[in-house]
Amino acid sequence: MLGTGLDLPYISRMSSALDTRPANFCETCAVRNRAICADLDTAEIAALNSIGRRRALKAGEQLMWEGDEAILVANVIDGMLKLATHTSDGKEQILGLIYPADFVGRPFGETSPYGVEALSDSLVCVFERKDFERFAREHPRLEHKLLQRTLGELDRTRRWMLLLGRMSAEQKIATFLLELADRLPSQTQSHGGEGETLIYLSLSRQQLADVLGLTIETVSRQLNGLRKSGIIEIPGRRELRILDRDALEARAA
Amino acid sequence: MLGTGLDLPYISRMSSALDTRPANFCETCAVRNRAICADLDTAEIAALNSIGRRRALKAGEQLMWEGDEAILVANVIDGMLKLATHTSDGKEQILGLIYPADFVGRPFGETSPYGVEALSDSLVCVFERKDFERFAREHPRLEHKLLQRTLGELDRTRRWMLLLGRMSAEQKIATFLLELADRLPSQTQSHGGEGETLIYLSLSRQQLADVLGLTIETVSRQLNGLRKSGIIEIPGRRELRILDRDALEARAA
DNA sequence: CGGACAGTTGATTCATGTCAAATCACGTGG
DNA sequence: CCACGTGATTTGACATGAATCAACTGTCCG
Repeated sequence: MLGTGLDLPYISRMSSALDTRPANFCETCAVRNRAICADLDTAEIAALNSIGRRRALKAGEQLMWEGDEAILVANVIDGMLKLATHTSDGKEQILGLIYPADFVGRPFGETSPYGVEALSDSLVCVFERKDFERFAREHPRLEHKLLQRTLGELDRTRRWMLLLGRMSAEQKIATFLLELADRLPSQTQSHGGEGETLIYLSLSRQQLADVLGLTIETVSRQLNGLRKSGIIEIPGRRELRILDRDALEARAA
Repeated sequence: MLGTGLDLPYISRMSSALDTRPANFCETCAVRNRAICADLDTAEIAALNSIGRRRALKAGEQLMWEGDEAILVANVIDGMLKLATHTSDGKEQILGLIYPADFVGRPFGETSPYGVEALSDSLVCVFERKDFERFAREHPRLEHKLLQRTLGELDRTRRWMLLLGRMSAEQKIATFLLELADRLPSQTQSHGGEGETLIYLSLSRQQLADVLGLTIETVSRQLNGLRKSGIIEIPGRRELRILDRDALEARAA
């Protein structure tokens, strides 16, 4: 379908002549139909593909640093990342969690107002910011997608403000668990009447605390409170099963 | 520069065949060069002008309701508005303050995730959301501006998360006063060596509390604490003078 | 003059933070 | 396979900042 050129090897800007990377990564991309590149046509995809490259990140690896020049932007293909800032006295606040198909980075901006770090091993599709911006300006369809995604992100971020500003620790935890259950590809087994959901947590207790504006001790206590009430189960440090979704929703208020 | 019509009275779209609506309100618009319409050319401006109308809002008047269908979007020409949501138990959280040249509303969305209310008497330029969307899709330059503004708003919103999640009451108040001093057209008189800034507050104590995720009593105490420390002066309920900006910055941490 | 409402102030409570210690989970090397 | 060490998590005791509850004081406006 794609005519000439596409089967030629892609040469990355750094690589040697031996680099024989396949022409079009996007074709087989897991988020092809959900990311901002979704409604580009084949030729556009090819062009975009030629300015981007894939990059694997280990859990804990930093993709961008708070305050640094914003050089990159990226689409997340797989994994989970966090955006975070710090107060001057070193407390961290996680500003958002990034899931597959989400876009990260600050196009049309000089410096990155937050750091970006992989929470689990991840795969991203990165672009030089300048390249991406040029491409975006030439392709209004892409910019439109980006706008839509940004507007959605803004809505979600604002909802989080309500959580941070006005909810109790218990409400915060309950709300967050429900959001995780919705956004993660979590396993739901309906047995009996209730649907039980198993969540794999990519976040440590500390990171949970940093998302919710709490301390690690409070997170631990609230979680175990919910466990003792029979609302959740904690089979392992990084696993969590929702036993009674209704009760959890009630606590989310 | 735009010839005829500018001196004719404005007649809304509901009007009769006698409608001799002036071609271009935008020409004289106070935010002409700062709002998202800034870099449209004359013809585009005229087209945009034809689908928008001006509307004056009294302080306290609601422009959109939380959860309602998102029918309108608007540019703010003058005044100050708030975006707000509520918890199920009725506590309010202000999600953002809107200043002149800012854009409000949720294009490409079905319902408005927050309410919009004027804090002071305001003047806005409203569009039917559908009309605006159509126009935006046909004018990538406008969409680009909107994208830029949305990205900026997202950055600001995320900075607010740090305040809500991790700052003490005193830090919140100090940070907010500094932000007001920067964003408001406030009067600065440098006398002696220090620059003193007079801020007119469009917000009641309750609204201040709702921005910062505090209670009204805490706001009052913190404000009077700063006053007793000689950092600010409170000449009237709605006025506030920053006497010692450095000290305020220190408290904002 | 007399509400009525916004803001202040004080006393008290309570949720969450802080500090400290115990426990757990897991990888390493013997 | 097990003891050990290390870092993560839990648990407990206690401190404290901010919320809550309750007067009180302005101030504006009829």
